Amino acid sequence: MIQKMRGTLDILPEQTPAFAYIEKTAREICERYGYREIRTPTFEATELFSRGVGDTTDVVQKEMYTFPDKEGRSLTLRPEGTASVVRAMIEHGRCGGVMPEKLFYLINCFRYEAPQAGRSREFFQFGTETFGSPSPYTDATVIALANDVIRALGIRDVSLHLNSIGCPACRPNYRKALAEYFSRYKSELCETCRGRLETNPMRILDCKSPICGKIAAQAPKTLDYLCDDCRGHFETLKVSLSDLGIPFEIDTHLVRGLDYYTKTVFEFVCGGIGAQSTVCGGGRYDGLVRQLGGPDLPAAGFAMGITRLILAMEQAGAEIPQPKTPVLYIAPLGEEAAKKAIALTHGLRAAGIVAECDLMGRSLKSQMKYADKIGAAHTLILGSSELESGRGVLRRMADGEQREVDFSDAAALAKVLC
RNA sequence: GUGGGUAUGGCGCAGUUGGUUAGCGCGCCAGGUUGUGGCCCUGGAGGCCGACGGUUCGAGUCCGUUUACCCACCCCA
Repeated sequence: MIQKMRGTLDILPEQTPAFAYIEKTAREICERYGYREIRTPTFEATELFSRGVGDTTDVVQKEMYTFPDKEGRSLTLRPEGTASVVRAMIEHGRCGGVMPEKLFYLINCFRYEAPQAGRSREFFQFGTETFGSPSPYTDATVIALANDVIRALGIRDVSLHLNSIGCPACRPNYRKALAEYFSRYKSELCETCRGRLETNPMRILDCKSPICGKIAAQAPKTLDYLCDDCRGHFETLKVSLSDLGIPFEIDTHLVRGLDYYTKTVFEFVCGGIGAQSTVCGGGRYDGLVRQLGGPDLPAAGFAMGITRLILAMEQAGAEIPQPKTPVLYIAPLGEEAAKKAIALTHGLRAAGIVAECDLMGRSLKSQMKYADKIGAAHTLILGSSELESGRGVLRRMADGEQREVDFSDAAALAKVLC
């Protein structure tokens, strides 16, 4: 047997309603906030991600699905959504359009990682990007939107972690202070962190190794090194979130693994869904548009992992709407009746009724069992006498109550069933 | 890439110190008198016991290799 590729998902009919529900909820809330959907290609030029996400990030260095196409160009299956959206903004001249531009997307992404709970190689994201506004109120609005979606899905035990990692004006000072601090403990740091000392000392902050964590606990905090602009931005954001009634906690060790973030970074974390507990991650990325060849355009966004949302919903015992069950199941007896049943079912469907009839040639008993299994509200048996009279017995499955109905006119029967 | 765990009919599991036709629950299919479901009863279909190679008279059960899945590290959504 040929099996699906490692880390990919078959989403079966039992799981599909959860996905659909999340997508529907996300769409509705986005519309309420004035966001519009954008769809971008599944694969892009590799350079888009190496320049956009960052050359030194793990995502780019070891997790991308990269391959040459037939003409030797290097392509990559998108590992995230932001770079493509920014590329589309620039490519279609939208950076000079009406601002703010508010976009959302529902996409699949690909990262070559070892799968585990809450992580697969092909995964699904819901995300938003907001362009053109440097205001901290935009950050607050973006976070409020994410918060609304998470709440609407019935997810509990989530906490919002918030931090500011500064901007090109103030981050160098911080990095310097951090590098100085950590180099004092160089011999004690883990191997990867010793490397990070040179490349990206901020990443040492969220190293999970106990020793590094202990050292990091006393490390200089980004918040103490912010420039006036960044500090003011962060203060206003905090006040705004409080005004909106959105609780948060400052997490000075929150550093995102993608290079494009500036100022605000945040995560919604949910306990009890495994080691991959970040259900939503995002922040501001004021330099990215320019870095990808566009104008100086501030932006902010987030992405949520849909399968992680499902885990969180399950954990919270949130209800997931199920597909509609049939209002009527028609059980024909014999060939003539089967013909009539097909026609009648078709007529009912045309009238907007969820109706089904036998397609298996089953016995009456089996048909009744089947009607019960698929959750039909009523059944109608079609035998020879019914065919002649055009009248039959409608059985209500919940309590077995029966009454006679005229089924000669599908539209009329549909009214009775409503 | 690195650890640990698991691989037996569709799903969840048993399988004794290696030994006759590999079991159970759920599900599926069909019956339980003639045209009626959910409970109960009966019967049935369905497995080369992940793959490959060894040890042995004989292996689901022992040894080796490999693959897949799960969990964790790393990183992220």
